Amino acid sequence: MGVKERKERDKVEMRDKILQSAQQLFLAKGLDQTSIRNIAEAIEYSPATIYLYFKDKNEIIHALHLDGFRLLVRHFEPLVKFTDPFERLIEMGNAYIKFATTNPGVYELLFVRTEPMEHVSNCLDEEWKEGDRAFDVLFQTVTQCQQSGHFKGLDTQNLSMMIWSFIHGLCSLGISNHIAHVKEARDKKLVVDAVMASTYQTFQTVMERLKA
Amino acid sequence: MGVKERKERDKVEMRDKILQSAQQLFLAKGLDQTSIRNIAEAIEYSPATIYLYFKDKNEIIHALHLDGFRLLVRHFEPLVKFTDPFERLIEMGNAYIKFATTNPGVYELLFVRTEPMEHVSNCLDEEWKEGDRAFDVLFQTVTQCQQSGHFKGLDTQNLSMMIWSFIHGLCSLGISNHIAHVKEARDKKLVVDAVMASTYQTFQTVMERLKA
DNA sequence: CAAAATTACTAAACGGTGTTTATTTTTAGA
DNA sequence: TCTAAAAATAAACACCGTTTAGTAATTTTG
Repeated sequence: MGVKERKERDKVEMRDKILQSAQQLFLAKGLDQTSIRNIAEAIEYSPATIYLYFKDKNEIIHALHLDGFRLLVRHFEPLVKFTDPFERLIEMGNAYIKFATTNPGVYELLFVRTEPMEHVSNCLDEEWKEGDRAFDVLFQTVTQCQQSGHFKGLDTQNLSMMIWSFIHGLCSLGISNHIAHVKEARDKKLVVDAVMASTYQTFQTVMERLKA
Repeated sequence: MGVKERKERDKVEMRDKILQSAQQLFLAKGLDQTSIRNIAEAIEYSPATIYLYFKDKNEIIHALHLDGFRLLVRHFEPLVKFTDPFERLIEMGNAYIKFATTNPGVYELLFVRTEPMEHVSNCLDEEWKEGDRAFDVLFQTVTQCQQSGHFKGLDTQNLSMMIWSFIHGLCSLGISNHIAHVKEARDKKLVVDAVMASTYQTFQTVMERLKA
């Protein structure tokens, strides 16, 4: 009687199919241009069928959100090779910026859009594990920097939040095209990426000075 | 024959009426819940009439965008009373945070949403004056800090961008509810405002250390 | 094996969106 | 008063997320 088992397999298969198409559309055309109807057309089912596998659109968005976080965490994995915590901190920033600029749509989904946050609020706290893990990578690195004698007298949590705020601000301004309209960016005809790079360079210098 | 003049007055009056209603709805219910149809109903005209005064919805959004910038600049005006440039810099951050947290919808419109940016791209650069003015307030203050001997060896433009990135990152994470999901924020049951305040406090300490 | 019951699916509708077109109403000038 | 221009709109178009009621396929049961 493997019927029930096969049906369950079919069910998750369909779920994956929906999610896969949703992701494809999302990466190609952005979140706002990814509609339930588009997804349905892509998988050659009626729109109503989607609702047999997902409660609503936000549940789909949330699933993509989780995938995005996994992608981010994967960007952080190579950082273990940097034994010096300060160096790792700097490289973490570079990895974060690279993730954001090469996957702007995903970045927006993770850290700019509020839709996934609203969904998370209605879930068990359990669901936010991925987010915690990503922040923890930063927190642990800052902790190790302080154990090495850097950043004395600064609260680890606050300093981590400060660093995240800066990097996130830089990335979101870059992605949302706000940097392109700042005077100097126009005058000097620097592209957004260059402004981001030189700004991060200055941040790096500032952190260096805080070491002592 | 002041009929032509009166008609022109009527035209701008109608434009203002539309904009006023749009702003009211926008502040009350957010951008996404402010539809052309809502605005039309509020001014007791048909939706199609709106299009006799505005090319499309983005043109309305852009007008609100300009108003928002003026509001931000107004938040910066009291800062002239701080004669010490470093003190002014710190207070500027407080003013910015206050603006963002008390007008989250407006803040989102100015610095998170991309719709107004897209519209700005299709305009003369002239249109972005307000944005430049706001950034210039920061840039000039950083310049004066450096003239007072602070932040030696750091590029003014990059340092200004760094500061803006941090503050913007902090505000946007706060507004978008992402801070609320960071572990420590939950564990210690700190509200978002408290996390923002203590993070900014740490930033202030960091900037103090850079003075020398 | 046929009938009943369950499951999978979808057509159609509801109420919403931004925007356009054709039409009607209002206004102004001769 | 009649006509031409201007202003406003009704209705439609093409979308959107979502729900409901009903159909088609499949599985279980007698």
